[in-house]
Amino acid sequence: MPDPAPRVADRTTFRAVMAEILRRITEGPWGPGTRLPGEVELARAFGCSRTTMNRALREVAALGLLDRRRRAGTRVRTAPLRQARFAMPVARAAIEAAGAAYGYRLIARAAGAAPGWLGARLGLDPGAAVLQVTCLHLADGAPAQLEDRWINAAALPQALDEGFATTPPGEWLIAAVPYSEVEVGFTARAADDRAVAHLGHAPGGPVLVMERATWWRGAPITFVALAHPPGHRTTARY
Amino acid sequence: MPDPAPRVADRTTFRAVMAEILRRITEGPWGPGTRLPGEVELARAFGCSRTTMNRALREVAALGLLDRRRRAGTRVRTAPLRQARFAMPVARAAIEAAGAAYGYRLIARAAGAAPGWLGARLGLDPGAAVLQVTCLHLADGAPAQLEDRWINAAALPQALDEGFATTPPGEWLIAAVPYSEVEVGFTARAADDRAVAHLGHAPGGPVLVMERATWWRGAPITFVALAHPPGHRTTARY
DNA sequence: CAGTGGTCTAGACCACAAC
DNA sequence: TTGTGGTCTAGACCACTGG
Repeated sequence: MPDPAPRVADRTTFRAVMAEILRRITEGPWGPGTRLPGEVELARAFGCSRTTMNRALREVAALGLLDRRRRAGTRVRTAPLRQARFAMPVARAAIEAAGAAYGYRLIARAAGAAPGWLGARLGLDPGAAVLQVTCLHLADGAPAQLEDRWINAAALPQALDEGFATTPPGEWLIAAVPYSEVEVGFTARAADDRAVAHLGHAPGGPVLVMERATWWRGAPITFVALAHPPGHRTTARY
Repeated sequence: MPDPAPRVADRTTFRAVMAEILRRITEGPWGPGTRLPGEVELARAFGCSRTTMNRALREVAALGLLDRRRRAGTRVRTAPLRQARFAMPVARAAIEAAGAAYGYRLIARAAGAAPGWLGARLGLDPGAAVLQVTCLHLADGAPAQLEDRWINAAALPQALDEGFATTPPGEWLIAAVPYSEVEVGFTARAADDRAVAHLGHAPGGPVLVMERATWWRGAPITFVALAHPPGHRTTARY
């Protein structure tokens, strides 16, 4: 384990063990498919407790590089199970994190019946009462996201009393239903009139849309589609 | 803690503790902003060791619901730091996982100089030698992904000897460079001739494109753009 | 400067699954 | 059947940071 001069603690930390395990996987003798020695033996070899070795192996496995199974042992994945993590902040947080001033504009608000596709998507009864809100999130005055949102009125009747003139529905919802089950997806759509008017798309041009459906304890809460300006790219490193 | 009849172990498991913590956050007394008692006190209250309580709290924090800081204590996040995890499997795995037969077709392969945008994207020197491969992934014979890939020839000279007639470049790369650093993103583009010909898009129609750039130890390896058929949607739950 | 989380240790029992 | 990972415990020292 390469460890330069200013070594603070001499105890074998699980992070150091992890780093060495990663090194052995990427460079060292533990190529794809290798079966690693057991935890007990590894702990002895690394000079740490089995608990520490277990934690290190568990974290590396969480990165998707190891496959661990009882009795079968620990194996280096042939095809690493990589996964990208996209942070899903509220619009305001995302915009302010980029150093821009956040702006909000309500475009439309109406109560009505859920369209068929929405019912199918969320598991709503056909024609269920929903509140539909369209609004715009701005970064330094420039349109950043056009939001189309539907809120299940049966689950959140108090939403009908909200005007959403100054508070984005997303922020109101977070306060009303803090933690929910979410399904998120990306798709591409042709720009409609509103995308043209508010986001500056060419008519019919490609629009990146992020969609989120959320439930609380199995009950449908809300569905939102966020359209982005031309050329927008959502990225994540992993 | 609701626990039905066939209770196997009576020991307090960190999963049970976690479940109860989650329950208290979503339903119970620990609303957004609440400061939790310290680990020692919680462990006593739950009848488990501090180690177990620590593990439970750590995992809940990893879900993005708790904010933990030394001295400051553990706090329920006001705006949960939710993040979506997208699995990024190889095309073959994704298609076979959906129960379809995988098919592959090479469309073009050529060595040349890196275009300017690619150099900027990957950090390649302008005009660096790259191998460009275009291919199609099929699910039960139907086009599922149109792949445009560039491989840095300086980093992987042996790629120039590969024909990629039957082996998708992605699979070859996984074997050649098992674990790399990746940046992934989604964007929407207008359908070009190839998207029209191979994916059945209308000319200029919206195409969902997933892009991935990968490095190994800081050196650029490859860039790939995966175009999807009309109406495609990439989803993840969290 | 002191309270809180971060982490290590040694030992133990257990569940699962491959042999 | 039995080896391997999964997890709990009790105790301890430490690092960070908020007051």
